[in-house]
Amino acid sequence: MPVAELLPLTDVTACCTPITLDAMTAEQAEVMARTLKALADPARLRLLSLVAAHDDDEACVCDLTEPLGLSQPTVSHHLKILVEAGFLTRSKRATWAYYRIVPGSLDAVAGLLTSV
Amino acid sequence: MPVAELLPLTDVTACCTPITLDAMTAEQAEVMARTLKALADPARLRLLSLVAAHDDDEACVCDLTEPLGLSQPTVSHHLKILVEAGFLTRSKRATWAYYRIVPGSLDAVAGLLTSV
DNA sequence: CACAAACATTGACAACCGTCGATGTTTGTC
DNA sequence: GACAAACATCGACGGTTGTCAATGTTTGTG
Repeated sequence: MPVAELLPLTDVTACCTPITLDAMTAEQAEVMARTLKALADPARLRLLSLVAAHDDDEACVCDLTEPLGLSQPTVSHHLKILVEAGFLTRSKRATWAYYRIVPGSLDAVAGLLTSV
Repeated sequence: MPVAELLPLTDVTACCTPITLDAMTAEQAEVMARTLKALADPARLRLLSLVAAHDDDEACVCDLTEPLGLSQPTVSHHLKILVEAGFLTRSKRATWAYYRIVPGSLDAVAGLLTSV
């Protein structure tokens, strides 16, 4: 029972100040690294980009599988990671699952990297 | 001989537009993911933070080993990754190696995550 | 109720990553 | 030239990660 999994939906801004401001604690670094890890994958970056560029700002899995060139389970896997990291929301309608960018979530991470 | 290692010092800004602007290509995502991967580790985040907060904005390995609680080879390993990703510079004086933040490197990454 | 479609979950496997101890390399000192 | 100090590199090991095929689950349709 790893204690790290008790907070899947982490809000980075609630934890950290900009990285260059002063030395981070081990815990702050842990939370921030988890969030960055969710972004540090080419498939997931393209997923965010595809969802953001899609009409109505939302997309279902079937819209994303083919342009990514990955299998459906793999796409679902990456989407789950992005949802748990707080970058996407999932809303299910009928048999489709629609994913949406969480407004400001990327900007929040950007804010932690920006100096001053 | 993996072709991916031919460009160790990557400049993300030369490759990509902000993530939400329009769909990224596979190559753009690959480069950006490599850069983010360098940041997505608690030890490396703390290293950047420690270097930035240090007097004279530079620090040697001996300054960093103890506050991190990691062995010297491990710290050297992480520093190398940060240098190759373009976040730190290394200048050797006598037997010491001094590391410095590359000005604007973090802001460049932040710019790619910021919308509009 | 049977069936199909859209998606999630599981299990397995190869590749990668973080860590350390041991060793190599360079530089200053006696 | 012998020695020590600071750091890099190497080799090995366990843990994590990305991927897929197979299977499970839910929802709409005939």
